[in-house]
Amino acid sequence: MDQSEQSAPPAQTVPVQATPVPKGAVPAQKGTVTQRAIEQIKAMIGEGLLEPGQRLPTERDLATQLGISRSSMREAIRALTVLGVLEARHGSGIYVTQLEAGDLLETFGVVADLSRGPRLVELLEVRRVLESTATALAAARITPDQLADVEKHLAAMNATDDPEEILSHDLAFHRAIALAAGNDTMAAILEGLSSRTFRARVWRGYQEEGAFERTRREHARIHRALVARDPEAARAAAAAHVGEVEDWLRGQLEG
Amino acid sequence: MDQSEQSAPPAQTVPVQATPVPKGAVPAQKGTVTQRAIEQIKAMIGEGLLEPGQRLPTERDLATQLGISRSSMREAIRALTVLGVLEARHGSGIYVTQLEAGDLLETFGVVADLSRGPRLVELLEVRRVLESTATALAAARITPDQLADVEKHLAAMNATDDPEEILSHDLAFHRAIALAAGNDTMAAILEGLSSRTFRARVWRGYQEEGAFERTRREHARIHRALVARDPEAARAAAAAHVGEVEDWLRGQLEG
DNA sequence: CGGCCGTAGTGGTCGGACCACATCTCTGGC
DNA sequence: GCCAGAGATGTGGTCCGACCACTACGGCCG
Repeated sequence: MDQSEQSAPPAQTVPVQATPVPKGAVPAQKGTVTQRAIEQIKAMIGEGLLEPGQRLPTERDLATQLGISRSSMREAIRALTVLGVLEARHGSGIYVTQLEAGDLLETFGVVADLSRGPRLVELLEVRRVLESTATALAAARITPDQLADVEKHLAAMNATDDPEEILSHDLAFHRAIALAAGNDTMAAILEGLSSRTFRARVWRGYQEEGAFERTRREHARIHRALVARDPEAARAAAAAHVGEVEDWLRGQLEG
Repeated sequence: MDQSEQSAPPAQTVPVQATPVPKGAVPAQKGTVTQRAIEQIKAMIGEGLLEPGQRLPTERDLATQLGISRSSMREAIRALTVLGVLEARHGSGIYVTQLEAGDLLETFGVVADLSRGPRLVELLEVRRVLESTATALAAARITPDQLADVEKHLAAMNATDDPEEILSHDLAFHRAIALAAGNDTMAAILEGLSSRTFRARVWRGYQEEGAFERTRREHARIHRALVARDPEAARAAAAAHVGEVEDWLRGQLEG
């Protein structure tokens, strides 16, 4: 193709340069073509040229506009898709996501899934900090409806012995609290830090040591603090709750 | 449709594909081919089949192994590349990153860059929580060397009036503190929350209101707390520091 | 009028070709 | 004998064109 801009030795051929790049002055060839396309689309969104939910031109058109091949453009789109910025609907088109916390922070789960060893402890440390804050905020702001939701999962968790179901309601319990805290971004991060595979990996060993009962007690304490609308008690209870797992895991790593 | 005539090969309708994968036990056709490839590679890493730093087979081989085209495989690789899981070196090969916090949390900056309005406040709220904790931890753990590094940036920041340079050292100041806290994951998240474009966007307006002097005072207070090895003071100072910006931004949004 | 169905348009996949870069190998001069 | 340079090899990067799978729209028929 015409991407052979600096052909030095065999200085002929040169079929049709054409170069659809009007802006002379330093083409600024930085990084790969695909990388540039990613940045450009991101910039378009950043500058407000592309609104959330809006549909983009077709892959073919986009590729033409940026002067690259469809293949490269597809890679760029794929990249932005996994980042939660774009959404491709087969047969329909490519759309900008709502760019909400949940969309963009979904990739956070990957971190949790691929981390192991010491980093798991670090992640739990981050979770402890955020979870305790979120629980404290929830204690101050939670509405009756939201509290009912929390209690629903608390009850369901205590009503079964199936580990899988317990884990499921455990996650929902904390998720409901995080949502009640009123900071969607924080909730989304916590969601990632509690991703299913992450919890499952740690939980497997943790609950083998009869931690069920303790978990229930800790959850009950968190719940009491929410009912009492006592942020400080809620913060302490949540911190202790996560701290328990944290300590256990830390002990596991040391042997 | 854009393509009309066929190449006129007689016998057709017979899928020349033949699918190199025997239809043995349920192909499990979930999602797109590329998406599956992404999951499979992720799983390989998760299961330890691929160690950090290790080199992967070539794109062509990988594509063959998973029974997909090179194009699709490339999209999968590109996706994992932007997620910080893989690293492609032109002419050399594809490698698994060290899977360190910095590698995986780089995408966090995208969130900050693409967020606006109320979500910016939420992000600052998260930053306040983490930054104050990190600063408190640093007060208890910082080494003389690390403290010297912090002081270097503090001095450099006070020695200039160039906004660009101030911002630069401001970031480095907080980065050094976060590193001293001893939790790389937390530091990486804070790094993302303070990404250059994010700070620049908020800073632009903030420092127009003569916030320079206040910022310097707040930094000095944080520094004093570090020197005094007083975690509680450090926590308070950091929280107040971020809180200032947070309040200002909140006020901006309300009009 | 409404549901069915065809069709145009879109993303998804494929295969092949070539280019740019990194690395190793082999050569030839010193 | 040694090492620099030229070449060969292999890898990711880019491009093209064809075709498949799905969706959405609109006209046709009952």
